[in-house]
Amino acid sequence: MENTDKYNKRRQAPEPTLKRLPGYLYYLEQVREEGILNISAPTIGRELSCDPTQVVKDLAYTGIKGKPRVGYNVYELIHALEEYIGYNQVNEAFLIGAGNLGSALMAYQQEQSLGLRIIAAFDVDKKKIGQNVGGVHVLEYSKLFSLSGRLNVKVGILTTPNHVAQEVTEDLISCGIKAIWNFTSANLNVPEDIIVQNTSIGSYAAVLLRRLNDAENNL
Amino acid sequence: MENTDKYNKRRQAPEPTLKRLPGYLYYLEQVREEGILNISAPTIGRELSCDPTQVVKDLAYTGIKGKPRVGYNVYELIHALEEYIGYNQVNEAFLIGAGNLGSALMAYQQEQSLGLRIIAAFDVDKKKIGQNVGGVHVLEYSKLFSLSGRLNVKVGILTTPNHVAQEVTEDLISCGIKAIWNFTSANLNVPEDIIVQNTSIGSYAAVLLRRLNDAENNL
DNA sequence: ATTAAATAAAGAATTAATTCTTTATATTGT
DNA sequence: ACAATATAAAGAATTAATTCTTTATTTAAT
Repeated sequence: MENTDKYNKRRQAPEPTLKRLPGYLYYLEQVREEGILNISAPTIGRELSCDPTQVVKDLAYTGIKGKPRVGYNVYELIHALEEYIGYNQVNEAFLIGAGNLGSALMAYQQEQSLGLRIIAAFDVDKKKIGQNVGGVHVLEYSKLFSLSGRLNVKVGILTTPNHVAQEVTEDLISCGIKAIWNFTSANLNVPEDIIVQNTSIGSYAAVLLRRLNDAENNL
Repeated sequence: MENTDKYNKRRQAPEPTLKRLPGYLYYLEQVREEGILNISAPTIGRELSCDPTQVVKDLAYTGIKGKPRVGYNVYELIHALEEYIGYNQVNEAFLIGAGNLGSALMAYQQEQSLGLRIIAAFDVDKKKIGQNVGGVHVLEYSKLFSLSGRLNVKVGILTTPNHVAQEVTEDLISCGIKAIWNFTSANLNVPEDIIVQNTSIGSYAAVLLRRLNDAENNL
């Protein structure tokens, strides 16, 4: 069988590249504020301590063109990055589990744009229901089903306890959710067409702790 | 020059491996609660939807041995993972920036062990100073210097606004901090011997959003 | 005891990601 | 205009990570 990828001019960006894009964006916004109009990949690389050719390759995925001897137009580049990531379209999300982490995300989105607009949060805890966190109302969990019928929300943010993660995931999928941002430690079982983005804070802590240990022992 | 790595029996685990370890641990704790004594890599792989040989290779870094036809002893495996990651030693940490994310981390550590004990938080905001979040006292930022002199804290958690991240980083280093868990979008400039673990929530959102876009367009 | 089956462990092959090299091009200075 | 230079872009080489293959070992069944 033919591989269609070969014939698509622009291939899907690899995950490491996608993860770096918000970093470029943050830096470029600073650069723009300084009134700088053009910036080169070597300069970006120097500032962000990464390889300049990697910068070029990463930015190429957005479709933007740079000019030799000049670099990239800062405005165009910011716009291309926002467009490519999906920041300048409205990405509505439901959040399930209004605990510490969930509340932090709701409050967080007010200051730092994550490219998502959490339009409602759900919980089963009576004490949390009715609260307003970062402008987001916390609703009774069962309301998820009726509300999702009227809206067309594609992203679900999962900040529940681990033991209900799979159950909630299935509910979300039945409500038409296409992508799940999973902050639990549970391994979610989903159909092929559902996107799961696992974001376990604990994983990073583990890397940090082990590296610290390595440093203390080896070197 | 000789490469000493070749002569070290156990090499440093790669980052993808380290990130998977907490996932194994979480699953194994569930298995233990069910009273299961032994578990094989193929079973773990099936449950966690990953390759069984990868499971074997990941677990091998902890130094534990499995038996053919039987698998691993669940207790030993859990212990080895905790030991290897560094969970069963006290890893004290300072947290700088008691905003939404910082507060969430403080509250979070009470329930989910991240392997770190945040022993004090610091902020410059008068409204936050004096508060107690998740059992952690929020102190005036300048107290960081005197307190670090008496204690031997090696980990700093950075949840400040982006624009003060570099400045705070330098303060932390001058206080003897060896590893920084950076939740800001800033690129931290540090000496070689300082470990920086960047954990940008926004990076994950970017991956999720782009994948959702890919799914809507391509397929 | 002997054989069969499951599985860990070690190694090879593959794939993905990064870094290095070359080429082409646009800009600046002469 | 012409030469020199910086840089993007494309491609090659390298490195890292994953997946596949083989081997050896342990248990259970005959």
